[in-house]
Amino acid sequence: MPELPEVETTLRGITPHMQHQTIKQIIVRESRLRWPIPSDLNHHLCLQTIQTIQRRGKYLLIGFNHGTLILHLGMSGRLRIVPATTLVEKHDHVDLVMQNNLCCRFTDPRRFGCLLWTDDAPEQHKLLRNLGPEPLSKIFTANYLHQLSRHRKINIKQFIMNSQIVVGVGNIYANEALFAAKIHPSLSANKISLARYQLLIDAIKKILKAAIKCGGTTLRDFLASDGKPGYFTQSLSVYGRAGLDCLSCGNLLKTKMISQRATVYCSHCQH
DNA sequence: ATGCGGACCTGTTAGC
DNA sequence: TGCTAACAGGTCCGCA
Repeated sequence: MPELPEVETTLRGITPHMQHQTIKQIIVRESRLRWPIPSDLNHHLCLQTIQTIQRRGKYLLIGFNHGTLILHLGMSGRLRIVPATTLVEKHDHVDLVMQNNLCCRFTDPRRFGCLLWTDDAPEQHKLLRNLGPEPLSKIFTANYLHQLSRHRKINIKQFIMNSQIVVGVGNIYANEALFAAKIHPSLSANKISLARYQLLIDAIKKILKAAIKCGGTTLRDFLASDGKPGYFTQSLSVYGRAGLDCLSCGNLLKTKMISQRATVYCSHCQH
């Protein structure tokens, strides 16, 4: 489900309901996520007040005075704000019940997500420590990518999907950005000129911004915290369009697996 | 240091 | 209609 725009949409959806709220109770129905949910979460959070709600890459960070809840939605995770009495359904693993009697409900069928606690500054946490820059920040530039790539033989698609290089670019938006920048997904990162990296940077920023504006992309099951789907789906040029005509030149879009991820591109437009 | 493949899960869909 | 295999938005980890 979630790439950066979906996580950002989730953040914006939950923030008005959760900011400055005090936690009444944590209900953990299933602790076996990617890593086990710490068993002492209630002890950490009970009667504590939420100070900040932020995003770093695809991680959501819920800050308290004495530490931070680190949350990742994985492949199929979702957060919703519902009345605390709302009927529990399958895969509703965790409720953060607040004193306003709303709860933030974490649902994740595949259980690739995680919910962790850290006492320290979250950016020092093992999972966040080595993350690359935010794609929408001013330090994510063509020069940055060009320099980092000089000795990297990996293909450009995996390069930009590597969270140590840049966070938040998942399979959908990697495909879309490479199409927009007219770069073939299999091209070695070290073979790409500074000028072409500028096109790629522009494409990544533009597409992520547009997707955030639309509330993310809904392929099959992404719903924002208020239950609304994302409308960027209608704007996808290549992802999910294998075998259909390229919107730019009319040739048929090709598909191949790169590192077990579906890759769609136009062999006529992308080199 | 870099790159590759496997691992973690369940649900949906395509194909026989 | 029913079974099976392939695939799905992520990313960490161990090994070469």
